[in-house]
Amino acid sequence: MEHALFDPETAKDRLLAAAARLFRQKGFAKTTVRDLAAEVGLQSGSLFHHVRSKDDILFAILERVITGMTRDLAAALAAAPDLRSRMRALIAVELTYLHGPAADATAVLFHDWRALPEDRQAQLLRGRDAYFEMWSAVLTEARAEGLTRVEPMILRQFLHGALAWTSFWYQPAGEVTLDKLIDDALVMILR
Amino acid sequence: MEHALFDPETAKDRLLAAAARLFRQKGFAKTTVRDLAAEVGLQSGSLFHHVRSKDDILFAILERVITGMTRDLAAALAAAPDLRSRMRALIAVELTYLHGPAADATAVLFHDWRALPEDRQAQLLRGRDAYFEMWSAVLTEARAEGLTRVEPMILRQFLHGALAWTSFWYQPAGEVTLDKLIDDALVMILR
DNA sequence: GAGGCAACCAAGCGCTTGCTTGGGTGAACC
DNA sequence: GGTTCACCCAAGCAAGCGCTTGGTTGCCTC
Repeated sequence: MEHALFDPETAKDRLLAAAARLFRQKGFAKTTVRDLAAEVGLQSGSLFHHVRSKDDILFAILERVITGMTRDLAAALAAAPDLRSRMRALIAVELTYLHGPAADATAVLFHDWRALPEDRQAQLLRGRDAYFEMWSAVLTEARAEGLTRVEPMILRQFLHGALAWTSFWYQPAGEVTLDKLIDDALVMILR
Repeated sequence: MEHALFDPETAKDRLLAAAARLFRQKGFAKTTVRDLAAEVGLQSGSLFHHVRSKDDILFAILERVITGMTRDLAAALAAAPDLRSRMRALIAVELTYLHGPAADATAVLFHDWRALPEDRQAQLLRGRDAYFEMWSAVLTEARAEGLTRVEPMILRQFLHGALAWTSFWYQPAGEVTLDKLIDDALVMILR
């Protein structure tokens, strides 16, 4: 279900993975190309043999997260037997990305996407349309069936914010399992 | 109930208000001291007559938001007649700060606090303790009374994330009133 | 009306930033 | 075995950054 976003076999992907890690730790602005180069064992100038600009690195990371999440959510929804399972899938995919192997890249998507120039922000947003469309469809059905009480558009934003925020406080190694966290989020929005 | 965070009579407060506006628009890192100076009609060097450093500006803004929110929430809780009103107060204070006159400064607090050096981050976090303590007390009571189903600590984080995220999508001038938004958030967490 | 001081300007310093340049090296290919 | 090409280094450039400096202005005070 969940493929790794970066292939450790290729040099460029190793660069992207390291960049995601640093961007998450220090933020995009505070991470210099010299930091990145040191992390992968290169001179700072050598990065630009693999990549056109620092912005390009950020963009490539975010693009992979978006396409990955969209693909995985579509698969999870198709495999879900009933409505409640589909609602759980919305939450599970997002939290799995936020706290699984793709945690660094996903956190960067949620908290540093404003660092991109505006035209590239718009490009990414277009890529997210399909993803949010799936959310809206499930939540609209859920309200029609009486499973939730809040308007789908508003509930989608509330829930998305609640899940995104977990990257600031939730620790996968702690007491609360990821499964429990998913269930708690589901319980919160069910009437 | 809600005092203005910045006094337009004093030059320093006008600087802070303008800074909050720019920081929110472009982010702290992308806002230069020359941008700030132009916004208030000064030369860039003249800013440092009012302020020790660019970091100081950010810190001063965030500090005011924190003390203001803590004060207003305490007052709102004291005035609330019952438990449900206290729960609504938690949400109302946060959304009012996020979308009222203090919207710029509050958005900066929620989305750019990581731009500060770590020791000053810690200083701010200590200032937030009292605020979150009030949240925990209300949500713990709510669960004991059977009004909610999720553990107080987890629910607090979920709700805080959901509300913080509204600054990315909610438009106070649009169809949905702030009162309805508050009610929707309350409905979401009530069983 | 002299002294003091808050507020500001004009100029620029020192540093860091993202990125470029010219050249070197080893493996692959014909 | 000569050529090509992906990959990388060493060095540094141009621009933008936060911030400092020395000096001017005008108001307030006694």
